[in-house]
Amino acid sequence: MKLDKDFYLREDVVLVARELLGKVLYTFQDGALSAGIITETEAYNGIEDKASHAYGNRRTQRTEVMYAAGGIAYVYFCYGLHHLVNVVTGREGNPQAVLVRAMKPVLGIDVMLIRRKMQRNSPLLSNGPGKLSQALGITGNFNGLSLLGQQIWIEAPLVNKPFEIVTRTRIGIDYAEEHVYLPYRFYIKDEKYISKP
DNA sequence: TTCCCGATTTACT
DNA sequence: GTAAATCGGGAAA
Repeated sequence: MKLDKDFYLREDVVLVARELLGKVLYTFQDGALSAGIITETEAYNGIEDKASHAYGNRRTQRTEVMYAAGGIAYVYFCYGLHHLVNVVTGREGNPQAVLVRAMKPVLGIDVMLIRRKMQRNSPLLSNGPGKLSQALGITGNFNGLSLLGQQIWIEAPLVNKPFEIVTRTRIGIDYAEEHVYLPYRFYIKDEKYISKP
């Protein structure tokens, strides 16, 4: 069952970031289905978060997607090399988003290996935001797509394994001044597919 | 139009 | 541990 619109429309992006852990992110791309369990997320708290692209209510062509109502993907090109995928949350006008930083592959591992040019499955397949997007075939074309559609979506797992959540500061946001220290990064304890434990 | 630099990854030393 | 790869967004001019 896909997560419904109400899951994403909530205003508490930190709560949504925590609840996305353990959920399953799917894509249908290149005629292939692939999916992984979300193991690591980061919350970006809209206009008041100095680490957020929408800090200070910045509205540009790129950030406009974040201002839409929750339940769509925000995919952006970083360092001229990588695509990073976010889950937009909150009501229209509130530009909150959750960065999906890592996943444990569960479906379509063969096609993920081809996309990543790897021989065998290992955490290197998807233990980082750029790697995860590459593994799932996510490109800029996914920007703005509904998470209730046929190309990218999120489901609750069939069987729920209990897990502990580790809370840390976010990564790669040294420009965010005092907001560098906000406890907005979450990952599943003892999970191998984590970007930087 | 110019300039700086980034929510990263990978290959080296 | 350090550095290169690589290009578009955003602010300033």
